[in-house]
Amino acid sequence: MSDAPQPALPRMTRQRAAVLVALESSEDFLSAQQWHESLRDHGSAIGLATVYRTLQALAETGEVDAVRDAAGEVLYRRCGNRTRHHHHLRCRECGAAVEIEGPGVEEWASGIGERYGYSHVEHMIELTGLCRRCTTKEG
Amino acid sequence: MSDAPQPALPRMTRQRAAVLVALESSEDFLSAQQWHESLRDHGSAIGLATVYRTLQALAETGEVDAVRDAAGEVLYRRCGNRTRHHHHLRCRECGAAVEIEGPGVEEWASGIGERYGYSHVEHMIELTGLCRRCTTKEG
DNA sequence: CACCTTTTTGACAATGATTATCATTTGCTT
DNA sequence: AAGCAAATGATAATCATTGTCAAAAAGGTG
Ligand SMILES: [Zn+2]
Ligand SMILES: [Zn+2]
Ligand SMILES: [Zn+2]
Ligand SMILES: [Zn+2]
Repeated sequence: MSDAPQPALPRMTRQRAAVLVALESSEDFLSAQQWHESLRDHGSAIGLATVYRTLQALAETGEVDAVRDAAGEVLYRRCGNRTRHHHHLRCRECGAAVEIEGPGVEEWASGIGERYGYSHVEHMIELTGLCRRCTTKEG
Repeated sequence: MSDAPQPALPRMTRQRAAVLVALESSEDFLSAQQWHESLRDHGSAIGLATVYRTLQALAETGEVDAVRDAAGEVLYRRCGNRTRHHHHLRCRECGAAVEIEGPGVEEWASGIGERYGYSHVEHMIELTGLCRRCTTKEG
């Protein structure tokens, strides 16, 4: 019984299983196109549109986290903490990321909303930097 | 002496002056295309590419703030506080926004970097909600 | 002002990530 | 096995943003 992760999608297909396996294999944030390339490189025949659709569906169910890089492209990676709301500290160079929880920021964010009379306040917080490895390689 | 704001660009042109005036006329975050439309509507003959270039140049000098909305489009508005680093609380409906300073968040963000061994850490924090007016209109 | 050099403009084409189409295939239930 | 709804994928379409480049304008100089 090779453990194929449980999806949150109506039907399991060869393609979806492949995406789920791929997601398990890396801790990095990659774009839909990069995931597609990776899947192809590892022998999975799968269409680009399917990769886009699957990642988006998984993002909606919370199985994967989606962020936007500086260029505006959307990056995905499996979520390592679906129980609590969190943010990320991602490496601009290689995509490696860690999930961070900040009770303080959450309170700060919601507090700001009330102060200015805004309702339904949401926040978008993403930290980027160079991970230890990439810091060593570069300057 | 109609006060035309001082640019941070090599040469002052009719188009740039028009963009600067337009920026002064609204507190809302609008996309390059929306600014272009607004300029045209107010009688300024100006090319779309020029609006893009001008807003980008102004964003680099810090004269305008640029953020990305949920759809990934870039929105601009004149910066009301060029002296200090800040973030925004923007209305998802109409673009109205206020600038917010948070010494607390800044420290939190930089602290996270050290904790996980990331260097050159940068942060992206944007709050969105519904302003008082839009909250009244909608639900 | 007339001239010169550099920057800017803008109509238009090109880019590129993402989305829409839609005929074909497939998962799953009966 | 049959039937139906969901999923796939090759392809075209979308659309914000960027690139091109000849023509126009800015600013300095004498
Ligand atoms: Zn997560
Ligand atoms: Zn790295
Ligand atoms: Zn500002
Ligand atoms: Zn509003």
